Amino acid sequence: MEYPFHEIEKKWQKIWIDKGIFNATDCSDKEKYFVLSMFPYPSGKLHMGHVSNYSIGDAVARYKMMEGYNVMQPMGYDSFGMPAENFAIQHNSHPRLTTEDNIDIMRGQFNSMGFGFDWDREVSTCRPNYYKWGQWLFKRMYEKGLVYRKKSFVNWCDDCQTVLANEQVEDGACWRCGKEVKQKEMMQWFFRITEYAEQLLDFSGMIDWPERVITMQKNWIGKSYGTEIVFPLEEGEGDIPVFTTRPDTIYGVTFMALPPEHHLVRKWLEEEKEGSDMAAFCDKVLKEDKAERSADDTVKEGVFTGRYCINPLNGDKVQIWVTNYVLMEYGTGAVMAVPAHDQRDWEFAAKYDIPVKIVIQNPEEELVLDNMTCAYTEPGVMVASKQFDGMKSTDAITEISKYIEAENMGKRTESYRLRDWGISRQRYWGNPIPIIHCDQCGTVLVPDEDLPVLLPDDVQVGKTKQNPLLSAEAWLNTTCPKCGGAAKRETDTMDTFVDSSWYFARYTDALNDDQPFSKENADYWLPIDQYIGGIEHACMHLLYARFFHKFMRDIGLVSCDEPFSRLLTQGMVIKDGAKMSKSKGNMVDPGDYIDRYGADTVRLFMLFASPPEKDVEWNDEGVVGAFRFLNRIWRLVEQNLHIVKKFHKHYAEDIEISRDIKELRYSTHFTIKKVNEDIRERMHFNTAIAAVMEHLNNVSSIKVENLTDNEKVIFAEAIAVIPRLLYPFTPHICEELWKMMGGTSLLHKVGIIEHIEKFLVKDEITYPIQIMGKLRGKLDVPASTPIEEIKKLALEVDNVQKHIEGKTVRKVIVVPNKLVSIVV
RNA sequence: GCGAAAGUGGCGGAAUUGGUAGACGCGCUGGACUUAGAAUCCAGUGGGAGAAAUCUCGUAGGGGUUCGAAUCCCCUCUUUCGCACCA
Repeated sequence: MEYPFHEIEKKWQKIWIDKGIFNATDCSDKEKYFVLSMFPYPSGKLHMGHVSNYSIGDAVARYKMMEGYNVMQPMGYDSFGMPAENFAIQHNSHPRLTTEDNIDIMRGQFNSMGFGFDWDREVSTCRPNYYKWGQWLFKRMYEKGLVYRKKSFVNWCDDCQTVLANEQVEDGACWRCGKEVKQKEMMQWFFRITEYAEQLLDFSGMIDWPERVITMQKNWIGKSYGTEIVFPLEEGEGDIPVFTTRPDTIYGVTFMALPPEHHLVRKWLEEEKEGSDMAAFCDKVLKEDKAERSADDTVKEGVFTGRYCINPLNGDKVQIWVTNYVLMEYGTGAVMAVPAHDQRDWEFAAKYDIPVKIVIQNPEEELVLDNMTCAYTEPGVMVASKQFDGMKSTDAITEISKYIEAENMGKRTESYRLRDWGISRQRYWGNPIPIIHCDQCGTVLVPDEDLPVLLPDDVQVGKTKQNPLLSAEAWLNTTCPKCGGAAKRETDTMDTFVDSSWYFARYTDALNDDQPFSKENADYWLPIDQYIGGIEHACMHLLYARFFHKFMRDIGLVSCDEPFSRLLTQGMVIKDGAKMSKSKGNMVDPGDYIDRYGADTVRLFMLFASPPEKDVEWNDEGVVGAFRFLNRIWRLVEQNLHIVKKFHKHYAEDIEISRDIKELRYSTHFTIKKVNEDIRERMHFNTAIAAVMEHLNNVSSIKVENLTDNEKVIFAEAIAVIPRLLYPFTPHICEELWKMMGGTSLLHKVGIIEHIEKFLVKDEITYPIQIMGKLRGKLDVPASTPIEEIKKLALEVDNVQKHIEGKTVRKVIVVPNKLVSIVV
């Protein structure tokens, strides 16, 4: 017989929601705990990744509820964006309709898993009451000078008809559709995230972030210290600033390398005839997409522009080349090339026969130009560098920089790999950018009182190749808020990462119609105590959200510096050794398993199979194992219900207790301690659950018939503890068992159970005995035995005698309560 | 190439600060119950030797520190993840 999980789960899910136990109280006197799991795209189908994520979050939330915190665990939907648009196209409907349908389905699925979400705070990014405040934040950013528009080369996907962030290009292909990405020059809206680069490098506000994620963000931001040096052009107006971390090599510059996107190159191209070598080369390179250009096997190529600039330090004429290996986005978008001391420049110079000049000598072994096979990039002694000759190159970095600054040829500076965040998307299903273009007044912000700029419904989704918003003429044509003349709306919508960069704050005051959220609520709830999400968000979402948070702090919306105190990056769900995905055909539908075994079983398996930060291998037999365990508990309680009801909550006198029962009591309190520690200190639910399983085995081995009344009290306690310990993992069955046992309040109110230390004191200890590190015997002694006595007794053990025969015992080490080690 | 994490039975994984390696679960083997199956219960389960007591090998490989190492140190290998023409 299986336990009636179906009825039980439905029953308790209804009770919890009816009683509103997951509804958090704003600004209460109680201490708050904010648990947040990454909100999903409402696909209409819960998948195992969700189940894993939210099972972890719910375990934390429920445990904190038991501890008496005012817990908020909200849920919402990241519902703008291409997947929702594509979903509607496939179903021949409108994304507004399909999205709301899918949200209803998913809310039902979450409830059927028993996740404790506060539905009063539900957020969906495509609803006007949410995206209104996204537009409002855009405006505040604009006013702060953090928004700008520039013409730039962008990754363009023909198939999706949209611009992609560099991060959204994977191996030269669109991360969503997999089609090849091209380069296109367009006007784009940008957020000046680089303004916050320095602050984003400060991780001191994180209480508990995985080192891995911090390292990834640091690398992503990629700060380096160097010097900006200005090379004037030989002819005509203008100069070329370069950024270098190696100013010590400045006297070895033999050419200047520019990317085809460089503004000087664009200018020279206009001056030249079509079909010149330079034009042909630039065309060719620009057609290749960025990822391909920066792939490590790409051959370095270039064309001489026929122009020169002047090395400001020695007046040398320096050839200017257009190349495919310089990145427009990094530094100043120009490289002073020093073939003798940079491998990339070396390769390029060798290919095009450009001179090489040694300016740093290897102190170990003299460099001779004709014998060199690669660049010398190590530090050394300065040569051919005028007044700096003889200096250590490491010192010359500072000295030359000082000289450059003194002579007004440049300045010391920092450079970041991080680039500004292009947020323009030429798509329909996104948050409209609140901008109006007026022929008279130029770019005008939509006034606050006109927000939100509603996304029009009557557009032809998916029919047109261009942005559908261009076809919504009634919406597109408007009047200028400044001059009242005819004007057009901005048709770009925002990247959905913008929506997800501040949703956490909206949860603190999700229904507020007057502001994004009140300061009072935000100050009470933020920062988030525990955030749980996948590692894939390490560099994008988590960095963007930190940027937004810091911006919101700067305009006085929030007080704390960081949004997420603790971060848990949970592992993926694996099946047959690969990540579950549609393309691999190894998807498992959680719904099937909820129907067959119940939500508690699915949750239990997810948490038991591995620690949360590691991948979970989905295993059908393992699920059955989890189910079996719950059934064993159910039977145990049913069979002994009369004892539990009669004896639980009585006090056991320490008399007439058999050894077995004493051990059972030890097991009870040991398990309580273990479960609490595993959850509080490491969030290792797998070992916490294993401890309860072990305890169940201990309880099961007790013969009930022979127990005295006093012993039955201890036996009843051993059973009654189980639902209280498992509640965060399998809440439904635990509530039911607790009620069966006579419990009158819900388990989160009953609270955490703490162990009693005196029951963990053993009066007899088993010492393993090692001789030269090898286990040779065991010794049972009363706990009070003095160390000298233990030493004596250990040497008398039969098997020990056998092994020390004929040898000299040099030393006997007794580690109290642990072991005895004998050195011979 | 740089950076990070990891490598333990047939499998997922335990071993929190150096102290009985393999908890717990799955799988497998044998048994009980049953007309039979399912379910359940009992026993066993790292390799090798042995009737057993017990011995021996064993945490990717090699070396070291220690009474004692999966754990600490050095070298090598492998895997995963992140970054990478970053000037």
